[in-house]
Amino acid sequence: MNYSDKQIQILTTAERLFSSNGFDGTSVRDIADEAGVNIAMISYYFGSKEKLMEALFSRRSEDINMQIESLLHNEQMSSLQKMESLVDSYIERVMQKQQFFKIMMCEQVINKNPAIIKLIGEMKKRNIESITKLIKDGQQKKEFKKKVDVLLLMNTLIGCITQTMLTLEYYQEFNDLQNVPQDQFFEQIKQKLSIHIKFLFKALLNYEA
Amino acid sequence: MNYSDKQIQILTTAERLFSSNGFDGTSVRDIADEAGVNIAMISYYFGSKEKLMEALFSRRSEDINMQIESLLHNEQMSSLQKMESLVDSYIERVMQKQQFFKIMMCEQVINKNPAIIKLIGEMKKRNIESITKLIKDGQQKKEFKKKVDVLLLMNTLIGCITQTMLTLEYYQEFNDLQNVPQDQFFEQIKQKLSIHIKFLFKALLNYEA
Amino acid sequence: MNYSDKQIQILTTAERLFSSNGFDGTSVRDIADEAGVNIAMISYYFGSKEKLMEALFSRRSEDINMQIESLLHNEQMSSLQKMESLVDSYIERVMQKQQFFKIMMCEQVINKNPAIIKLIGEMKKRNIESITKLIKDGQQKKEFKKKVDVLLLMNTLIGCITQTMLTLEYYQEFNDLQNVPQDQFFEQIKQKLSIHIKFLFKALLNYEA
Amino acid sequence: MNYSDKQIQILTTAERLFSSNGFDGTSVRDIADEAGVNIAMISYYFGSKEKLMEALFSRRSEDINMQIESLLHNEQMSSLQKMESLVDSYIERVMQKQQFFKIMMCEQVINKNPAIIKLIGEMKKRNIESITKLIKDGQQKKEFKKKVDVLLLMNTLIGCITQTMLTLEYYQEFNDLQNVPQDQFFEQIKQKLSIHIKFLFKALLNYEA
DNA sequence: AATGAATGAGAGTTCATTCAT
DNA sequence: TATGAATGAACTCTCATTCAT
Repeated sequence: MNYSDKQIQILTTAERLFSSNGFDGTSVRDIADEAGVNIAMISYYFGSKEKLMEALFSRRSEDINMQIESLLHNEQMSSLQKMESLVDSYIERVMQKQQFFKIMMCEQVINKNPAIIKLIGEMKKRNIESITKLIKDGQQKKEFKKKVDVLLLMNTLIGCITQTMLTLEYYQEFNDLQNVPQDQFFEQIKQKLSIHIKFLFKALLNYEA
Repeated sequence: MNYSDKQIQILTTAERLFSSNGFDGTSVRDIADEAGVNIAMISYYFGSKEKLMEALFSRRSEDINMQIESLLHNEQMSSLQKMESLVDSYIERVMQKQQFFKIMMCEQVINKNPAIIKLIGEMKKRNIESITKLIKDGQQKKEFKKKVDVLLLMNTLIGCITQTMLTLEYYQEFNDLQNVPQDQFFEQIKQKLSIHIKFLFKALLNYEA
Repeated sequence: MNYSDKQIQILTTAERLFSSNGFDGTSVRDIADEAGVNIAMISYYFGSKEKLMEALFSRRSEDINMQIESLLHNEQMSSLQKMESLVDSYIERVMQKQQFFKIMMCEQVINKNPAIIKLIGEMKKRNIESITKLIKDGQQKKEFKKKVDVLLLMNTLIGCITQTMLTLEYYQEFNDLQNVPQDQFFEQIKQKLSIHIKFLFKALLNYEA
Repeated sequence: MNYSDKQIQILTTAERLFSSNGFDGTSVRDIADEAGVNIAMISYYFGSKEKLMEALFSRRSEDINMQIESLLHNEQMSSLQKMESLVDSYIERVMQKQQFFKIMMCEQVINKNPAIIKLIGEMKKRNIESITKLIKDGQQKKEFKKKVDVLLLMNTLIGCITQTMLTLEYYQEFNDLQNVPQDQFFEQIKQKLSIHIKFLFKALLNYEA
């Protein structure tokens, strides 16, 4: 999709508002006001509030899917390296697009818009396929142990990151990091998460129970 | 709080609808209709839609807090046993109260009602305190390793469980379990989760990186 | 009518609330709460909110009518004395029952409840008759001039008093009497009004234009 | 303020309904229905029912204040002439805007909307100032006597007119004028009032008690 | 292509009253 | 006689969307 500046302005504002007030808690009037456009523009450009949400989802999920593709085709890395690279990539994506991942999380719960459900399903399916393939490769190369539950592994990855994203404030407060600039804090938390999850993955992929 | 049958009927219906449509996506009319009560009863009993949500939260968080308390006072278990027991307890709670945990997840994102924010904060604080204490005990008894990041450990626990809860359908489909009765499927997934998370925790609490 | 303590409590509270919030701006719940009785009592005792208003009106207008009757039958006073006595009596009544007169003023404007309209009409008719008779007597005794517009005279009396009642705060502020105790301030204003209106009446009843 | 036709239609309807049913006794639905506009237009144009009332008040009080200003700057009249002109002007205004003055009277009693209270206060203050100035001028020119209570004079003016306005029906009935066309009746009553109040004012401003 | 005006539908809440006890 | 529980109706206001321009 090729969006005009105004359309991108709307999408960006919608993402921000949806992520902090929820879809039903955000009115198109709010979006239009904050985006500095006429209310009618939203229906005019996107058709409806729901379609706006779908456009927003399409835009982000395209981004995300492209990143995954490129990652796995790097032939020079070992399976574990690929997996670790995927972990970092995922951490990076979630932390960079926090707003979108918050929206996605809520949409997974609410589950009302079929188009969104479909998009999420496709993302998830593609994720599962990629990781399954990666793990099978690793198993063939004896890098990974035989029995790996791909879904639980994925849920551990995604759950741990999103849960951390949801509780960033607590982390900041608990570790007395309130005065650290946000950029720096984000870098710190990304590194912590990276080490933590890689450690978990090594256990899941190598150690026998 | 002592609620009448009708009040419980309202709370139960609200929990179901909030969990599947979100707070803003559920109208008090919907709740009243499905609960089979007059629409005015909701304001009459709870004061407002927001207060209804708060009542719902109070009720569940009381439940949950009580469960945690009782668990940690069992003196006959080792620290690891306690931790594992806590894991199972958490899995059980989330799977049993899926609706409530979905609501809580969305509320953590949306973050609008101060009373709810406070309740969630208190639950989280209590969780952190309990687990911190448990881990310190384990470290004193040399059962656990020195360096443990309590928050990341908690996020792993909670994130993994909730993420699994959110994707139960995918799990069912992926593992061809569509024909298994729901009860049985839930038991299976709880066991899988239990083993998985206990394995992770053993790694986190014992193995050096 | 013989009212029980509770009924009087309700009537008194209703008078206070109606006078400061208007009839439609006061809910029976407010009245019941402030009167310390069950909500259902109001319908139970008085039939409805409207009937309560009517009861309130009946009660006060009986009071007021009785006062007028007794006044005019005093045979020892001159016509002017009687008229001046009536002025003072009216000032006293309005200042003592400010709440009721405020309600009555609004009801005269709003004019919706037929029973109230009738009561007000009767009060007014009785007033007009009494004053007409008084003036005719005075004219026969050559105390008063020939041409007197009874209604304008009455409107001057009532209008001046009620307008003053409505603007007591301004009077207090304008004359720097904010620190005078209310009782004392009321006495002062009653005396001012008395002198003022008697002066006007003397002009209206004696001086030729 | 520049209002569109529809807005003026709403304001006019609201004025009529507020004056005959009171603010709380009038629903926005009633106004919208009778004004022939969609119910949502009222919030759309004025923000809320309260704001509509405020707009109505602002509009009328601007009118009224302008009239007063222009009056007092006529240098060719004597003080008494000015005062009499002011009396006529006031009678004219009240009789022409009966609905608004009824609303204002009730609002003075009910006293709930701060914006309205402020507007009324300002009108009153301006009135007092103008009349005070006028009287002082007259006193300097020896046209008026020394001791004049400005507030009681104003209350007599306003009270007498408004009380007459409130009881027009009685006046009509009492003087057997039911068959006189309304326009003609209004002219008659205005003349009566004019003579009556001017007579009172001459007494108040000239005769010693 | 873009928009201010306008709208029907539905939101949460409060209302006066009634009913079973 | 007295009342807590309950209710249908009506309230004000906001919603996403449409339409004429």
